[in-house]
Amino acid sequence: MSAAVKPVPPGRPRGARTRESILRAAVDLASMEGLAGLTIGRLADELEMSKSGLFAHFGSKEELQLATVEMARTIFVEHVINPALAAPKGMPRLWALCNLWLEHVEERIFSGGCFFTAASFEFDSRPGAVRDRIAQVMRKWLDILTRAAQSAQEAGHLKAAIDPAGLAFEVYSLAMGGYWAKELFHDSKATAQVRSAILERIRAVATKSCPRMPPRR
Amino acid sequence: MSAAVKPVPPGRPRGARTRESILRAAVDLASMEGLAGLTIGRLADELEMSKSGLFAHFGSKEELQLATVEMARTIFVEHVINPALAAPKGMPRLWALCNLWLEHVEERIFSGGCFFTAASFEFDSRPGAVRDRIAQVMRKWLDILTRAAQSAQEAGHLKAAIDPAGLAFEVYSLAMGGYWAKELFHDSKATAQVRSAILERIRAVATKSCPRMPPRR
DNA sequence: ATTCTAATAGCACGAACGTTCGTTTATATG
DNA sequence: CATATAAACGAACGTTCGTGCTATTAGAAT
Repeated sequence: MSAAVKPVPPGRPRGARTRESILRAAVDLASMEGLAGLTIGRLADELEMSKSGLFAHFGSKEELQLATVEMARTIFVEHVINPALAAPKGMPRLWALCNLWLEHVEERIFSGGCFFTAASFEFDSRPGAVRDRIAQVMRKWLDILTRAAQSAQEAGHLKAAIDPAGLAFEVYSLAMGGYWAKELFHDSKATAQVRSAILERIRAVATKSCPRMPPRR
Repeated sequence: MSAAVKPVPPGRPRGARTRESILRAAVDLASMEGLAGLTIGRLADELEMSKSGLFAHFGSKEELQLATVEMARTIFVEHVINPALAAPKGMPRLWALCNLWLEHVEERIFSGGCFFTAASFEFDSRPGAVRDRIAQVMRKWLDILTRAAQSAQEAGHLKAAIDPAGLAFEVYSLAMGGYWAKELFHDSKATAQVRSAILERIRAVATKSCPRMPPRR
């Protein structure tokens, strides 16, 4: 275990590079041991640097947690949101969002599964800036799903009787359930099963003019 | 805050009563601050008793956590499982299980929402006895839902093409999603909305001979 | 090569952590 | 009433927590 500060490719001020290394490790640790359980000493050990040296980058634990959330968000955008924007608007994009979300869980982009789902449940009863930011990011994520469903409706892919926000919520609930089962029961088939369930649900509310959506894996 | 050891009705050895008081407080605290974040000193403060006196009841923190899980399970059985067994077998019972699960979240039977859902996500990457027990309890809960769906199929309430385990998983995922949204977004309508979503899903897979299921609230 | 500044380390702090120990206070038994 | 047992306490252990303060280093600029 424990690989000294990863030499993030140079090009920027030295401090910024270390900071990024710290945050990448923080996201990883937090996704496994929880964002609240994340400890400065533990993190410093992992990076083979001093507690005080690490601490100086953030000034307080809450700032470290907030910065960790931002880094997690960046990673999430990079691995899920942006690739999904490559899919054509409408239903295919909604499907791509679900599919890529499941893939990011399967491929353990975050070592502990899904950073934000875990953080949501950890902080939902802990008032403060961290909680607020997590809620904000999740709200945005649901909005993105909802907008995809709305586009699908405008494009005539989605039956007019269906509520886009409701559909977004339902598919994401299924995805979370798959993550839950996979991690808790060590059930490697769980995500594949919810992939089918989501696809089935989407097909049930799709019109005939909805383009065919291949299961990406 | 902080009410001295609640005088759990007498009739049993003194120690057992204190132990129960401790565990009821522990479940409450853990459902808000997390089962891992649960602290002996904090818990002792809440109960206005000494750390050492409290500690003596369990011998180790892990034992305290395990005992807390058992207490949470007892409360869950009392408020969700047992009342649901009053519903007739088959689809009505599956619906009662979902409905009562949502009610136990709405009525904050656990101050922090749903003890087991939160604990699941908290411990899924933390090997050990606590994790194993949580997984066991959750497996059992899914089995109960699945058996209800099977009974529904045998009674002819559920279409033969539907996989009972899959249906059980889907409705519980929706329920968890409702809990997630309610707590994270402070959205008091969330559970009512998933109640409808679940009912709709159930109706979509029910046969014509399935008894009518009134929304319980 | 020297200077300046930003980044890191070292050390110390008070508080809280889980845990142990010896003692005191209740309760139940003779 | 005396005594045995169970339950709770108070103090202290060694460790780790988050956070300061000061010194030392390393990279960039001159």
